[in-house]
Amino acid sequence: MALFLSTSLNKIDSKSRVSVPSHFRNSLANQSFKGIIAFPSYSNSSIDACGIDRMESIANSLDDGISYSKEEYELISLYFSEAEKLPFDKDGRVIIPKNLLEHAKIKKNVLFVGLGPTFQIWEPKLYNERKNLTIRIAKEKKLNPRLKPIPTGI
Amino acid sequence: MALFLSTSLNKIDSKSRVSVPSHFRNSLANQSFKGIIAFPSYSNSSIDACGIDRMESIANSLDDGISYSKEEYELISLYFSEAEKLPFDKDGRVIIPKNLLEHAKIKKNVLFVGLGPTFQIWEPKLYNERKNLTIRIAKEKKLNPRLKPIPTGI
DNA sequence: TAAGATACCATAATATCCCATATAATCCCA
DNA sequence: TGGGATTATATGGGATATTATGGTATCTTA
Repeated sequence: MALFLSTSLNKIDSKSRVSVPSHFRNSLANQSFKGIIAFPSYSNSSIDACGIDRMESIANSLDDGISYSKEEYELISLYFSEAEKLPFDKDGRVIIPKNLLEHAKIKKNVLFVGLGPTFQIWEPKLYNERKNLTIRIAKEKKLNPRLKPIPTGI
Repeated sequence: MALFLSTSLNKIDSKSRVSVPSHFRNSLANQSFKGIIAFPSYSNSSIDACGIDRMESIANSLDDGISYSKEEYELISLYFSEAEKLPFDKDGRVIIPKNLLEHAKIKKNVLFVGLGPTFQIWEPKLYNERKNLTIRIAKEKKLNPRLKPIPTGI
């Protein structure tokens, strides 16, 4: 499975092209579709993205009768209907569709944020606000900064 | 599981390169990614680091339906977004990103500190201050000097 | 044909590779 | 066991390759 880490700040040009960070491209290197899957986040002003293999395994889990609630099923259906396949050009750039740019309020700068199995694309200032909020809430609720014990042995 | 022990003092060069101590490299030798994962410590002016297998099992726990609240999930996402994959060059060096150097106030000298399943990277003087503080508090509180297993989680 | 999409080219900045050297660690054999 | 030989490690610098990003040209299709 691809593992997306770290954040990178890139620029979008007049043709709505933006370089996907090379370390993200490397994480996607051996997947069948050479590009990314992108769709509007339902909880943020951001673009959610991943590689095609993740969409395929979600599609398989739908077929395999994994038990989803009606609400979960409808949410997943929504993802599929709004997901866009964005192929890399020769230089590793993708063109971000206008509706996604509007959803994320992106103009000039683009922040790629690794989230492990997936990543997000943000307008930098909006991401910083969200990040500060996350830290504030974690402190208020005294969330343990340590991660939970890892189930399967390392 | 990798086991990091002892401390080593190394130098960082003008290209922000630093040798990872060879005994740390040996501990990481049979992992899929040849390098280290590094991120800013939330509790110190230091850099926390580990091997990729540790990040992969945390990523799996996100997908495996381990119960995280929305706030915990976002905090874990923050870990991923701030983690950097630093590959070894041919000589076993890594390039430490500028933001991590600033976070840890590192200029010229770099101290690698083994912590068992993980390790830390410190500015040497700051580490000494922290170490002396730890010893003083242990004496004041008369803590039992017998070692206990190190808790899992970062 | 016009407008959007795709391919192609150029370049500056940066990362990576490759080599050189000094020091430290290890080996090996008398 | 001693001490010379060999190997491994840490660190510096120059050459080369990659990346991000802008621009121009060609293609497509509505």
